Amino acid sequence: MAGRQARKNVPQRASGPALWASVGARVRDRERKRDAVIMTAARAFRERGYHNTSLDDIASELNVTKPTVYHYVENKEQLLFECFRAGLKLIMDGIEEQRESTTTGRERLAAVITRYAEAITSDFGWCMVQAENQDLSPAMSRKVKALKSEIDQGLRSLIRAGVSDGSIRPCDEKMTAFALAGALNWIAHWYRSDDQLAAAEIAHRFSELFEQGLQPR
Amino acid sequence: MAGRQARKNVPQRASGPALWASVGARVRDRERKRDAVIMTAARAFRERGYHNTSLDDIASELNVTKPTVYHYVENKEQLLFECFRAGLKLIMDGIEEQRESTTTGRERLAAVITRYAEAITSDFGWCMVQAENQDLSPAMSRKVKALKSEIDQGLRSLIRAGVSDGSIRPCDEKMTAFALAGALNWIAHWYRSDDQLAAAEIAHRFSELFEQGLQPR
DNA sequence: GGCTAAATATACTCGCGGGTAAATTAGAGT
DNA sequence: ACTCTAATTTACCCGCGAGTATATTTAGCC
Repeated sequence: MAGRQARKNVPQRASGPALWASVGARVRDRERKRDAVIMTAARAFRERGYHNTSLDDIASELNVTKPTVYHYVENKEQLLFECFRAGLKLIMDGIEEQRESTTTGRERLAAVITRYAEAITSDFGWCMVQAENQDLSPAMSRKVKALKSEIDQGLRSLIRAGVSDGSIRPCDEKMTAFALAGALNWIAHWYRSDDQLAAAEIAHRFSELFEQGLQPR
Repeated sequence: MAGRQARKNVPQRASGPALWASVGARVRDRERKRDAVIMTAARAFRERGYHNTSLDDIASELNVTKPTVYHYVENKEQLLFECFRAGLKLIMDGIEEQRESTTTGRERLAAVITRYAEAITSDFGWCMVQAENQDLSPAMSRKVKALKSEIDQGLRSLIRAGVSDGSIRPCDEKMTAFALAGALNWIAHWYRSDDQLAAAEIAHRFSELFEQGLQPR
């Protein structure tokens, strides 16, 4: 009962719209709370790991009790899945964003790398990387795998595009995508938010490395 | 089921039944049995994940009961640590091996990459990558971190060596090591032993990618 | 054949944590 | 004022799995 923050201030309109406004407000409120649950879970998972985070932990961080959490999300696995999905979206958005771009494949790839790195350094990004199959039921595991492969496909098609416009030299598209994704995903393992190195800076150096290679030119 | 090639010192041939199957055939070699416990654990961890593997599981795969497992290893965390350590050793051996080599830094790096990839595709390699801090007590976590950083240091010094002998162009040594380790460690996430692609082949393509870069020369 | 120590098994404890049933409160609509 | 629903809580259940106390078997030895 104590410090729940933020009592909503519902716009009290008169007449017709009023009903919709308030219903709408309630729906929005619910969504906001659900989001808060998911965000809190993501942070907790990242800080202590999925298996070391109990739903009681998450609830108490929200100043709430466990059944309340269950009111917003079916179960723990689903909660992880939502975090995963949010992380995935961050990355996919970055990829989509480059779909309309008219620059070279290599340049688009560099832009995606930047967004990718930014995503990975977030709590959701961590969840997206770590949501390993081990933690999920077979059904969910399949879903996650399918979604993850969208990223892979996105990277590969960028590479293909670069090869055909001549900005990337012909290469094993699959291995290149794996190496890139690996280097980027791995950021989640070592990055600390208090790190002096910003995500964009990391991305920049990665891009340079992957573009130029180690051998002197 | 063991197509895996053996590296020195490291226990090969995981197998449970054979050692214990028939009472009469029991070998009384404590070390061997302990190794079998560790190898079986490593395989189980890799297949189902650390948290989804109970000590009863491991015991029964060995045709043995839980207390027997405890007779060879202090507790579950220690078991994971042993697996981690075995994986780490595979990699460190690869690095040590190049210490005496007289070739260029870049060539030595390529050799290390090959051994690294081979290590990572093994059960122990998987454990070494996945033994995330989340799963360990603070004390053990520190130990793991310290040991892992040896790999990082090894990679960095190889890179430094390459830069000073001119076989690698000047670069951000830290980020390069991170990118490399990331790409390599990530193999554990996607590699399936029935994969047509051998570890050495993966390593070869990675080396080429990192050496040449994506930009056409 | 009997002694000892190591190896293994039987049969537990116990707490944590996911999940739930049922009661309670808040709040909008009438 | 009354109702009906959504939101939240209190107070549980229950199974799993780490870890253990204790008994039993085995192997080596004299």
